[in-house]
Amino acid sequence: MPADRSKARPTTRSNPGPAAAARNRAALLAAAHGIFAESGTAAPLSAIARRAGVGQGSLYRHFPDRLALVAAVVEENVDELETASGRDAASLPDLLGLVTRHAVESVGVVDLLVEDRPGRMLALRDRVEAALAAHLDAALASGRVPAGTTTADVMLGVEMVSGALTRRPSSERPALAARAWSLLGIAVTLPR
Amino acid sequence: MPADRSKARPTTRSNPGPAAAARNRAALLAAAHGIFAESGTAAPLSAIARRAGVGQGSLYRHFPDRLALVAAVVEENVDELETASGRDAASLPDLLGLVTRHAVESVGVVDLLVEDRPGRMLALRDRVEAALAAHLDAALASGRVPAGTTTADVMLGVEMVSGALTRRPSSERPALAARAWSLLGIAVTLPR
Amino acid sequence: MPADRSKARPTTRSNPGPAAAARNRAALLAAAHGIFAESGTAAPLSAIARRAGVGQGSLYRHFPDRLALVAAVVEENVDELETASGRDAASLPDLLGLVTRHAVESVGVVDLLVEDRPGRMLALRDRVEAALAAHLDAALASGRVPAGTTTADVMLGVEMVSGALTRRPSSERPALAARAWSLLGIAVTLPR
Amino acid sequence: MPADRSKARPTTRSNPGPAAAARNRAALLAAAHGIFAESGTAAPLSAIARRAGVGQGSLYRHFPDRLALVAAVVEENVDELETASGRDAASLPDLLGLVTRHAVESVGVVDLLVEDRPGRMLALRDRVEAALAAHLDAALASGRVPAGTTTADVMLGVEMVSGALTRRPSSERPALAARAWSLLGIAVTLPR
DNA sequence: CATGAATGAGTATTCATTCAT
DNA sequence: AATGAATGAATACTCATTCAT
Repeated sequence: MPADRSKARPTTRSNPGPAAAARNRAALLAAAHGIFAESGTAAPLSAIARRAGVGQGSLYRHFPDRLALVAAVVEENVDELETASGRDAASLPDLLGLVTRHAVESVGVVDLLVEDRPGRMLALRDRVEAALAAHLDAALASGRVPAGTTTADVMLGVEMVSGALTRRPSSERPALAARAWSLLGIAVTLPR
Repeated sequence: MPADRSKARPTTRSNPGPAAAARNRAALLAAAHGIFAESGTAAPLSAIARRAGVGQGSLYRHFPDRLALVAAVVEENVDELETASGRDAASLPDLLGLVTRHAVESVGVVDLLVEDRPGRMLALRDRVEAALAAHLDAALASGRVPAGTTTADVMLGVEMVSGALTRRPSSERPALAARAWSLLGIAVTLPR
Repeated sequence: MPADRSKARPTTRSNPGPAAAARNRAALLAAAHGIFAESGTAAPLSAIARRAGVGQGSLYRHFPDRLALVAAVVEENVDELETASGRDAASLPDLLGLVTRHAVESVGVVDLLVEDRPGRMLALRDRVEAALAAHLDAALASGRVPAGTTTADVMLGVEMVSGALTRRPSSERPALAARAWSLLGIAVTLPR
Repeated sequence: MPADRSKARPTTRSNPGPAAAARNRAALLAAAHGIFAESGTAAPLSAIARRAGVGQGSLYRHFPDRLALVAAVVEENVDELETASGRDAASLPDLLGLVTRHAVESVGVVDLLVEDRPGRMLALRDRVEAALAAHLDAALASGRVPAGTTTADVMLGVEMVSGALTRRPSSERPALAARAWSLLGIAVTLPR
């Protein structure tokens, strides 16, 4: 009785391979960015997996808990900030503009910088602080920030502006952010 | 096709009677104030009923939805603010100090002033604005706020300060609030 | 302002895995059939999940709302009817006998054919109508139904008989159904 | 120190008196009739008390449980039927027309005649049966009902027609009822 | 590794019923 | 008696997390 070859699996079935992992991770990040912006960081994780076109299990493989996902989204912003900070022409107003854009675009992301529950966010916060601090002296020298402003003040300013945006509809945010920075007497180059 | 509740479902015990109504309402408000401060306005309503020592049903009778409860808590603050605003010796720094104390004491309360979903909050916001506006001229005259400051600016300042406090532990809030107001160049008489 | 479900809420035990999917769906249908027959279609969904030995969540995954579950149960009956209608020897009395058995066996199932709230039921009703209509001419020819009987009349007859059974105990139903059909002058071959 | 007469209660406060009791009972019945017709007999009792403008407690005083209320509503119908039955000119078609009107007007009322849970309904059912039976012979004699029709058949017919109406929108009910009776070969004088 | 179903604890919400006033 | 608030059990529904395939 010969083996039934008609049941042999052709293995044509695409093998996801390691490439899929990276693709999934990216898709999850993008989905999380969007969902967080639309519904806040308390949105159902299942919605993120769905939008990413990925199984729930994969979401958990890449991001063991909600904060890991939030942190990853924030980290994208921080990476971008550091890159900008490293550019020759970088200035504090530019960087604050970038930070503000992040706050405007996705509620609860920059603004989680403040969260310090398990400390993962703190490291990100420190990186933001360093990126901004590098340009504070120049800004003081050129009068773009009030004399006596410290790095801590700049960070507090970021939190104040972000905090004021949080519960406002997206449409109002850009104007509100501009006014908020001007109340602080800090020059900011808002994108666009 | 709702659930069939026609089967008998007797109550287990005790029924203080309607005399408890006012007491219950007050207990619910106090409980909500505390729980909101501790856990944010998304805390389980059941926790509030429990802390108030009141049945779930009573909570819903007094406050048909979560926002009604939040609004009632905020309204307590607004009432206090209006009372303070009406006093002879009232000044903007005093009133802002009061608003700040509310923000310091209970996360997500003053800071919900901004919520405008069903409009109930907007009315409260307007009352706050009026209470503060009444003293803005005097504050401008005495230089306690920067020249050119408008009522809208003051409100934005309140939101900025509240927003910055929101995600900070209570212990840091008073100092943070003081610093935040000083960055805005607005004099505030913080309580205590 | 939804509940904050961000806190960990681990599952307690056991997880058969997706292999259980088909089995679960079938178990839910069987449980629903029984519970609906015993307690009507307003019975607690939790009872159905319990009898099926399935978590609440699985019930909701398979049947997003109560009507979906009712419709699925009814659809089983309709499938059976169509199959019967397709058989060579099929006749209207046989088919009405089958419909009557369904009405006798499970309160509120055939009788929901009439529900037209969201329209899902209407499609099922149309299928029943078509299955019966296919055999009406033969029945008219052989005098098994009164001359002049239309398809709509047959459907109304089904509803009348079902309606009369609804609030009667199961034991009385077969005899009652037989009498009811005879009042209508329509021959029905009752099973058994 | 003289007694403080300013606190004397003027007793102008209306004394409900015993008249109120009857008025309340009537209001509850009317409200129940309407609510049952609109939402079925499983509607919240609180809605009935509210529409009657009466406290929950009063509802319970007059009608200790839901079935008592349903029975009272049905009894109104039965009273009307008996009165009609006693009239000289009464005929079975007229009486069935009246019963049909009741079924058309309020879902779940005539149709609860069948409910026999605690037996209270049974007595009402018997009264209906007697009222109709008194005119069956005349109807048989005049050929308004098929030869051989028994009282039980008439009752079953009532249940069939009512059952068919139950889940239909009010607008369709009159036409449907007429057709249903004609399928049964029973003459009915529909009101209006 | 990915998938997606299963699970069940947690929350919101609704009423039937009681009872102090 | 009438009132209407209080009560809490029951039910619906959601989602974080696990795990068989």
